Amino acid sequence: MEKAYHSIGELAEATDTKVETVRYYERIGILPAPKRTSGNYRAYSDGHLARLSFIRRARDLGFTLDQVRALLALAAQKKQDCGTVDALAREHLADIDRKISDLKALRRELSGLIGQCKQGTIADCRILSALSPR
Amino acid sequence: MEKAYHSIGELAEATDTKVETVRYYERIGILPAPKRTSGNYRAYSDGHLARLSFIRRARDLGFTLDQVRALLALAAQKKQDCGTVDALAREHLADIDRKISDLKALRRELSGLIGQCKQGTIADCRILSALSPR
DNA sequence: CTGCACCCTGTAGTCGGTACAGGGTCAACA
DNA sequence: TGTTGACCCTGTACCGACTACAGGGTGCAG
Repeated sequence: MEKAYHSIGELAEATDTKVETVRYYERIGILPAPKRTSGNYRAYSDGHLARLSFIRRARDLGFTLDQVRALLALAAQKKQDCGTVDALAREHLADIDRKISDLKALRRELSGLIGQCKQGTIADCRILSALSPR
Repeated sequence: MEKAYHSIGELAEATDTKVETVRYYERIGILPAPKRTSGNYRAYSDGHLARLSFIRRARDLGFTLDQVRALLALAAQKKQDCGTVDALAREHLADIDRKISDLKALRRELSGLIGQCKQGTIADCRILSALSPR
């Protein structure tokens, strides 16, 4: 058997989360409030640990907290088909693709500017003039 | 000759910025406060327009407002060499490269998950189990 | 029994804006 | 002349997703 309860610090360490963030998740209602010890310390169950792990992993994958809420709600309804989950993930993938191509365009533009000014003065710096109004 | 003064709306439209954002830039001190008309409307010079254009273009390139402040300060000192500007831009480029590779890793991970659940139920959805604690 | 790590609540700050509310100004048109 | 409607003003609160205190309480080891 595993340990019955975890302190907030243990939960935070196990999920690579700051203690303040765990409390924040409780405040916004995405992680249920746990029982308290006699000294008013939060006492988390393994269920809390699992839920927080899920949240953090989804956040790492770039889902917003609202999307995580949606995923958690879906996960709770075991009968439903997982097409909805798949759609959510696909939508998110499209977002990622957009971000990647935006960043690549940006990268091209910026790297074109770099290395053009060698020993010049600000007065004729190409980077600054590229930023100036045309 | 160009028009002597511009209203905040004109400035905003010319630089593809919201009016509120222009006022915000004034509040945080990145765009100097302009003169006022008799009716207390802001009256911007071409210098303001140029500075706002610079700010917006740098923001579009992904520089933070602090970096923009630094660039503006450098641009104001015409004697200095532009190695500093170049370094700032290179640093920013490295940030972008990091973001791109992070997003690519994410993309690989997420796209590996998609399409694995066909007509299944939530109970054995691979996306949800991939998100669950291991 | 003292020191220290940990926990508690509550509030404010971060970044880069955005969204009102509740008013004032100005030009055109009837 | 009156009135509509577009624009402008200030001030404040809000967004997401945390983070950082301040000012205190708890628990355990030496």
